[in-house]
Amino acid sequence: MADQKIPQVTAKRLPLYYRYLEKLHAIGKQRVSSAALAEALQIDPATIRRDFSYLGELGKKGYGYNVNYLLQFLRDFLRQDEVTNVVLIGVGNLGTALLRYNFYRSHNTKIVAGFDIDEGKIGMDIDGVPVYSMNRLKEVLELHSVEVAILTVPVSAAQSTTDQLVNAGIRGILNFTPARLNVPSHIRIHHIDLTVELQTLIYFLKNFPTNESKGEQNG
Amino acid sequence: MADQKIPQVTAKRLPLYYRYLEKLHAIGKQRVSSAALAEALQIDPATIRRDFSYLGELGKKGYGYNVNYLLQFLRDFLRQDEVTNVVLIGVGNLGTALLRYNFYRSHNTKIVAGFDIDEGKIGMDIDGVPVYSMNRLKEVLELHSVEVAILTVPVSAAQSTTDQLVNAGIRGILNFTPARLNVPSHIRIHHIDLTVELQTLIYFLKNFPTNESKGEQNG
DNA sequence: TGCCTTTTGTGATGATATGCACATATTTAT
DNA sequence: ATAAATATGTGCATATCATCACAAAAGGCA
Repeated sequence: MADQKIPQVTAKRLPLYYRYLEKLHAIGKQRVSSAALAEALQIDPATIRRDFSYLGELGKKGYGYNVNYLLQFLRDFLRQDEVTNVVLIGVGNLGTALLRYNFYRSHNTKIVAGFDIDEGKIGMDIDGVPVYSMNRLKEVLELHSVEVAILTVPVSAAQSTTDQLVNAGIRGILNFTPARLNVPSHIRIHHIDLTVELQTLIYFLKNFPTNESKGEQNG
Repeated sequence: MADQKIPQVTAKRLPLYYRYLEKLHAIGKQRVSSAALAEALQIDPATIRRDFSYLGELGKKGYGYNVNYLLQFLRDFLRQDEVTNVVLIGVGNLGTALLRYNFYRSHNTKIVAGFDIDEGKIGMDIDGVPVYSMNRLKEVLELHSVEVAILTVPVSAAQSTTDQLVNAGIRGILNFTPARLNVPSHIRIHHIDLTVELQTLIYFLKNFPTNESKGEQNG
């Protein structure tokens, strides 16, 4: 298995490929070329071929890629057949929206519980997801074998909540707060900083009115 | 002005610096070193110094950076005193959450209007933000000099909505849909793909249990 | 004052990612 | 069967970032 050393950027593009291949499969497409993928996904065809080449020789010269085969390969590689349970901490506006976002339907990632400290929210059921008190954190994580948390608490509570998560055995955090979280080195954190994304977009618009620098297409 | 060629990554870190300097200012700190910033923001001190060096020689050897001076400099550079008006298209769960997120209070970015095609939503007022019909798009954009839109429509409507935005004169789009939008080259798009972020985090957890590769800290 | 400490700004190097360009293999058409 | 068309996989050049390491400058203390 060529599993060993996929570049970070490639790992982030694989779900994109997967999603598009699903679409192709759905409409009955049998084959696809890197050029066609490139057109649809707005990624350079050479980059796409290189990405796939990390996983093995998945295509055939003069033909392209077999949609079914590639789809199945990526499904295995990305372990799309395993459901991954996650929890969400902080059932505010954004938290509630994400609970309702339903990652599950399309991506085998399931939010199995929400947590909050607001008594008024504890006990609620949001689109089938129960909201618990924080002191049931460890219990629920163990029950559902949860290793990943989505953090949507106010920034003031971010670090203390993170400490609780680490304590309860979490391994990955998707952090929507602007706080830079302090965690042991074995914990993985991905930040999504909505304000920074918006500010950066505005910065580039104001300073480079014409789009001369192609610029990355992701947060 | 050294305004010319700031690396993309630097531009994304500047708001982080700005935010932290505000905090330092608030607690009365007069000076700060790159090492201290590094500790707080979890960014290598050399990277921080290099970032600032793109803007000029803002520090003093043996002393560090003057908090007030640096804060003011960044405020000007990032034009934090100008309010930027933006609109949001698609007042669903996520859209509503973002409307309520209140970028304005802390970051001089103001969502002045929401748009939707749902008759039931048109005319609503969400935390002071009015929701309009899509056919008033151009009018409202012009009224408030809006150049940036946040796109939170269902993926099926993403491209057609984008076409309308482009037509109405928008220049930047913060795209929360998984669609790869097709736009003229002078339009700038930043993607925030929540599903990919979550999937990528999970991928790394499953495949690199120990955090041997430091990994980037942002979407 | 003079010396030691601190800390910047940056040259140099290394790491990571992109995309060109082409040899090579396969398909498709005649 | 043969030629033309297609499209992969990858060597290589280029671009972009991160970080080391250190000279130079300024602060701070005795």
